[in-house]
Amino acid sequence: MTLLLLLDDATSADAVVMQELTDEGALVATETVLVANLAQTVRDREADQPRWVWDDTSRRYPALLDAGVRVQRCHDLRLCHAIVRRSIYARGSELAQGPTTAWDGPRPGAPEPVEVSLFDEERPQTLDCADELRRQLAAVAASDEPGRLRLLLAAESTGALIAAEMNHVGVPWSVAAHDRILTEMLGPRPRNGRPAKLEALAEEVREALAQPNLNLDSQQDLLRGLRAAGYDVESTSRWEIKDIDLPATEPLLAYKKLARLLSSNGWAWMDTWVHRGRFRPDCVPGGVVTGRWATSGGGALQLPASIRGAVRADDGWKLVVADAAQLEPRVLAAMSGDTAMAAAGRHADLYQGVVDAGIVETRAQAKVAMLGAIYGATTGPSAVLMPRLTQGFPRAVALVEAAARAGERGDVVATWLGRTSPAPDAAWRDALAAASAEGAGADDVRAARRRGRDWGRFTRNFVVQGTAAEWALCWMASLRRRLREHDAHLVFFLHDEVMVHAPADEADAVAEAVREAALEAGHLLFGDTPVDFALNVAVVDSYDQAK
DNA sequence: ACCGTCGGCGCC
DNA sequence: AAAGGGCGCCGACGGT
Repeated sequence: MTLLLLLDDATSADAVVMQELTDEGALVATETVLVANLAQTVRDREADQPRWVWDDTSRRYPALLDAGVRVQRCHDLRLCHAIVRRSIYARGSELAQGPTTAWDGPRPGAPEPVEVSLFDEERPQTLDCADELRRQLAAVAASDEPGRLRLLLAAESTGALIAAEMNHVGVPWSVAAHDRILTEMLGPRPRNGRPAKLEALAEEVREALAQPNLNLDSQQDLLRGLRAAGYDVESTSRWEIKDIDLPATEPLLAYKKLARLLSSNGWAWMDTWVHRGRFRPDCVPGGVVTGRWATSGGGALQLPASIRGAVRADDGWKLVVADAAQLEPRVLAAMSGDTAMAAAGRHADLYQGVVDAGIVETRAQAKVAMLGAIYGATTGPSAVLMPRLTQGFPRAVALVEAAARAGERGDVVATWLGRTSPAPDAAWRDALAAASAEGAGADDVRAARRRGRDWGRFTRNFVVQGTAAEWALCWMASLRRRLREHDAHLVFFLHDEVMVHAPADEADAVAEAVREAALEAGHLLFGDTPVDFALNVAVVDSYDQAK
């Protein structure tokens, strides 16, 4: 496959350099392209199905999209650097062992955390893309698992393309529907002050507590007020208040719910984030240590169920919404090779499969036990069920337990494809050292144990959450390729869920493509695993109609 | 006026 | 004795 590297022209801001490279990154040909002609050049070259190599997809690709050009494949040097440098599979490589470079820095365009030095020679060196690519390719080729790393780098890079494309097209959003929802729940949009229903609830709470001046938006004020009225609470949080049976409870919970809606996704949010019928969050691939995406701005990963009715397909279009059912348990079953758990996962509802296998009595128990195993619950109903889970699914439980033990020791762990957890920081190591030193105090020992357990829960979850993120990336990449045959766009992605905006007469075909892509993702990652990756797929007019 | 931290809560 | 992973965002708060 041809690699085409795009980089800045050191001599001109109006031009870029395009280098043709071999699979190993050796230079074949160089040409200079005027920025004004770049989109057309990329469009022409795309016919050969090259892999475009560049420093940063979020920097290079948006302009191409604006010009109406899409590319099939890329290699995002910044994202791939982060993976390769840390991966246990490429530990011995030059790239992993070398000093920190500008490639380890934050995303360009992100807020600059460090002050720029006054001395030019101390500034980060200009990024040498060709050299970096060769180091990455060499590190992967010499690694313990070149196949897995290659798949991971390709998936991560395609994720970067998809994120840029999603940022480009936006989520179809009906301001009218959003306003109807807000008006229904809160009362009409006020010119100033609080919406009527919110104010009425606040008044109700103040009356029930017999405190006419209470400011509900101040935690301190509210905590004092609750205590003065006889509520024995430690905080003002929902989980603590909800079980108390007093007149103020119900209106207070209702107030909290609505106040949250207003501040997070109210009219101000709508004015800020929705323009010309599209919500444009800034998707950040690789933004989470586990490999999940993050978003910056708009809170796109937390769209509350109550306003999902505002996500509406255009006239004549549909939303194809699909989510993977119990993705993390299925991923755990596949990566641990636990055949009993995989058998439970052949049920469309894995939790019901666990019940049918006789491990627990109810679906609710199955769910809490499974999530407890993945998150590291050590108390409560979840912990009580752990012995039964261990007996029923020994290999799956052993995998997460091993990851937890590794974290407790301060070791790193890796996902199925080799994304590797960060090492604990200096404070963590210091605490561990202090506890094992001669004459360590009981407090030191306790503190170190707690840190150890905390980090163990992180690494336990890392291997499963991170591998689930890899499955999801492969799913999306496969789906994106299949969507080339349609006039349809991926518009939203949420960990284990995708949304495609599709012409109505293509929606069923798109739904089928979504299912085929899930099958392909399972095989790409795990070969002929017995685990089924079940989906819920819905073709709807608005997001609230899914599920 | 601005900035960082924290409680609280939305999503998976 | 207590012991649930990963995020982003908002307003309040306390400091300067």
